[in-house]
Amino acid sequence: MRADAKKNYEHLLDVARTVFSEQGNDASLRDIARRAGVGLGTLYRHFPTREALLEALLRSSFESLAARADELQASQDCAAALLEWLQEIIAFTHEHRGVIAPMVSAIEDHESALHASCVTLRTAGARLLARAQADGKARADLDGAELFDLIAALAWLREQPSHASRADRIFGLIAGAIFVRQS
Amino acid sequence: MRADAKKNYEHLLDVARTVFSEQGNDASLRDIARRAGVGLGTLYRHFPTREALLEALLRSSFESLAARADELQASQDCAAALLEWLQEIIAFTHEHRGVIAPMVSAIEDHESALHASCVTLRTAGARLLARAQADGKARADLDGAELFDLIAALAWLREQPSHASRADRIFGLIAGAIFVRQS
DNA sequence: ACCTGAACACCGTTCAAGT
DNA sequence: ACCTGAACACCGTTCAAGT
Repeated sequence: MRADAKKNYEHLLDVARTVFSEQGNDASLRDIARRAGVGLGTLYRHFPTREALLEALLRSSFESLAARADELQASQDCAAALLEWLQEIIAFTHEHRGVIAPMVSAIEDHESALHASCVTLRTAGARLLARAQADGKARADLDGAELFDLIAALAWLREQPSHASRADRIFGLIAGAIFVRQS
Repeated sequence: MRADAKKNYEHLLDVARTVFSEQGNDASLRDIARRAGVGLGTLYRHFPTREALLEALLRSSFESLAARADELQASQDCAAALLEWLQEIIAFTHEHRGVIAPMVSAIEDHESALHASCVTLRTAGARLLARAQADGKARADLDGAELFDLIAALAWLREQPSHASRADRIFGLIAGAIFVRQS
């Protein structure tokens, strides 16, 4: 990549990060190009779709979350590990309002720029789930796709302002449904 | 209302019903006015906001769902009654793709045209829940607002095409979390 | 190679002018 | 009293023209 192109690319990412965090991940791409002081075509050249921009912006976060799952695999209490990871992934989507909808549509769309990242995340979750299941802590009749559904549902709810005061309770309720009742 | 105004009003509702069912509840209002053969200002005169149009379109459905809850109150098995009502409300939102987001934002926005309808629905659900709780069938630590959250989460998930194949299982999982485990 | 911004086809919303 | 549609301020996306 030419030096000026690289500079534009990095600067667009910086500005996009700011604008998305201010306005959510459905902010205007035109506005991002404008605030970056760059032609609209330049944004489209570097990021042909909104998903491509999101992917470039969030790739490292996705990788961190997947790495975090592997790290948690090592902990003794595998139920607590899964619960902790769920909490972290919901916190992440909450910091990136509007990101869960493109993630959910990307996970079965192999053409989406976000596809690989979402699959990585689902796989990481599935590993934590499998360990909790092997240990008899999590319901055996669940798979990674269903865990991803529950994450998506919780993430979407948390995007709703009217839900804020009940977020912790609903998290506990839905996350709790994953585990086997101890008696 | 003048006769011509009334005719436009009714015709707009008919066309909106068709367009929303074809394209979801975020379809273009311009398109609706166009297909109704009516000036754009006429649509705005009758329905000042998208919520006002949705409300006019869905009011009778909301009332039916609330009435259905009262009807189900009479059944013997109060847990089955709640479960059945949840299924019907999710089926309803599924038929009206895109309706759950405005409902969730309306429920704490007293200015929204959809506010009253959503509160009615939440109250109806809360009554079914209270009866199941009194009977020891549903968790005691739940209220109507939380039940509405669970409905919203399920409804949003069901709007996602990638979720379709797991809809029944996730419904069972989340709805199941409402009830007390029998052992 | 890369960048620019006009052009195109859309939105939602408002409001002066018409009947 | 009601209707119309132009006007305004936005979008996303493409692409000819420039450097």
